[in-house]
Amino acid sequence: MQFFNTLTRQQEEFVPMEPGKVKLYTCGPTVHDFAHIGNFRTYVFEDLLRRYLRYRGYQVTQVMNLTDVEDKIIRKSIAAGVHFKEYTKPYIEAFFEDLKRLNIQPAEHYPRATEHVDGMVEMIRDLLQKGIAYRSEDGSIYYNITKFPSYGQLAHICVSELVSGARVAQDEYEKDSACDFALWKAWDEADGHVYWDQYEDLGKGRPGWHIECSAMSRAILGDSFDIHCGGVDNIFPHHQNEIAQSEAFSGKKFVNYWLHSEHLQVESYKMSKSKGNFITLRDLLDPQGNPSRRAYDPMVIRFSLLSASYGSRMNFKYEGLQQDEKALERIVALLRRAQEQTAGESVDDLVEKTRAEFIRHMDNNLLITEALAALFNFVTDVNKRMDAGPINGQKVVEFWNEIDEVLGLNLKEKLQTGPLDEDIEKLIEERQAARKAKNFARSDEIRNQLLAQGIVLEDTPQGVRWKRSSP
RNA sequence: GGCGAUGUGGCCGAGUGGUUAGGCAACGGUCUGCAAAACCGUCCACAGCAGUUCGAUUCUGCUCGUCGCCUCCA
Repeated sequence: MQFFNTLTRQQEEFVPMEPGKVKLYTCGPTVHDFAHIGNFRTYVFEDLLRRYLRYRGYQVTQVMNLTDVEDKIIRKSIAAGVHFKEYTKPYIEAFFEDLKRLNIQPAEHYPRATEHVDGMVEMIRDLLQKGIAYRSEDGSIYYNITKFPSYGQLAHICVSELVSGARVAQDEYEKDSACDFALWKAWDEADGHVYWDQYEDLGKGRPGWHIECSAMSRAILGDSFDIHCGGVDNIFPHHQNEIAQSEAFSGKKFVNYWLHSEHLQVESYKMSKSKGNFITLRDLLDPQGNPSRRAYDPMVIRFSLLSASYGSRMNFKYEGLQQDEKALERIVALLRRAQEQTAGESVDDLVEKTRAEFIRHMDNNLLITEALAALFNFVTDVNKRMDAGPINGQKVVEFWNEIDEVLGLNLKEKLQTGPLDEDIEKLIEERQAARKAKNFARSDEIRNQLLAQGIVLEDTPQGVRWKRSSP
C-alpha cells in the first residue's frame, strides 16, 4: 500500500510502526458553526482511508479532535451573550449527526481541546524550560521557530523569505518574529469569560490553537504515530507548528505519513459566505436549502465526495450530484436483479478479478476513480452474464457488501424496499390483470398513479419489480 | 505584493515525445404493448500563444484562468 506523503512529496510504501496496527490522527472541526461540504470532503476522505486500512486487515486507532475554544468561538459566544461551552454545544451535536448521515464511521476518540489543557500546559512548560518558548511583554508565550532548524520543511517554505513577504506588519505583534506562534495567549478584555487561571506560572489566559493537536495526539496515540490527515490549508502553519512543538518536546519523530486532502470548490470558485456559494450538508438535505430546490440522498452526497480523488481539487456542482445519483442507481439495480437469482452460473471469476483490481488501485494512494471503474465493469459483466441465464446472485450481493465496507454507501439498505401498503399491492395486481387483458390504458394509468406516490414499476420476464424513486 | 500549486473531451480521471486509456453522465439503437432495467453503439480531449523536434497533450518560454499559503480556516 502506498500513500503520497506531504513531508517528502513522494508516494511511499506504507509501513506502520507496529505491524498490523495504524495510529491515525485526523484534524477535526472547529465547532463555531455547521460544517460545510468542503469540511465533509475531508472527513469522507479520512473515513475512506480508515475503512480501507481496516479492509486490508489493519487495526485502526483514529483520533479526531474537536476544537471547542478558539478566537471565532470566543468572539461569537460573547456576541451571543452565552458561555462558550453553551455556544458550541449545538454545533457539536450537529456535527455528530452529520457524520452519521454520511455514514462516516466513528473514530475511536473524539478529544476536545478544553479537556486537554493540562496536557498542553505540560508541553508549554517544557518548551519554556528548554528555552524554545519565550514570554512576551503582554504575558503571552510564543514558540521561537529559529530554535527548530527544519521549520518550514513540511510546506517547503523558506522561513526568511516568508517573513519578508508577509503582508501583516510585524510591529502589530508582541513576538520576536512574525512567524513565531502563540502557545499561550494572555487574557485580555476581548476574551471575556474565556480563560484559565489555575496555572500560576503561565498566568491567566488560554492555550494557542496549534498546541491542542500536539497535546491530544500525544495523550492518546503517544509521541509518535503513523498517519496524520487534514485539509491542505492546514499544512502551513498548523501542521508545521505541531511538528515543531511535538518534536521539540519529545525529541522523537512526530508523524511518519502526512496525508492532505485538497479543497472542494463550488462551481469552480472557492466556497465562501460572501460569494453566496457556501453549502452545508443540511442545505443539500433540505429542498429549500439549495438552488436546485430538491433534497439529495446523503449517500449520493457521500458518493460524490468520495468519487473524486482526494489529492486534487474537486469542483462541486449540483449537476454532478444528479449524475452521481444515476451512477449509484445503476449499482443498486444490479444488486436488486442479482438478489432475485439464487442458483445458477458462478460469478466467482468476476468477483476475484474485480477484487484484485479494486485492491490494486486502492493500494495506489487510494486511486478511487480506477477502483470504481473496476466496480462498474463488474456491473456490466454480471449483467451480461444474467442476460445469458441465471447466476448465483447471492455471491454478487455478498461481494458488494464486502466492498461496501470500504465505500460505506449502505447499498444493503437500498435493497430493503420494505413491505408495500395493501392498496398498493392491490393496484399492482389489478395492473397485472389489465396487462394480461391488454388493457394498456388502465395499466399505464396505474403505473403513473404509483409513480406519483414514489413507486417505480418495472416489468421483467420474471414478473413485476418495484422500487422507490429517489427523493 | 511575496512564495507555491494547478489547468486533459459534459464530469471524474490515467498516461505517453509518434499507436483508441478507463469509468460515469448524455445521446442513438436493440429489447419491451409502451416504459423501466439491461445490452450494443456514438461522443476522438489534453487552457492559449510561440519555440525545440521529422513529429508534442507529453520538453522550453510567455500569457491567461483557478486555487493555496503568507492572519483564523477541511
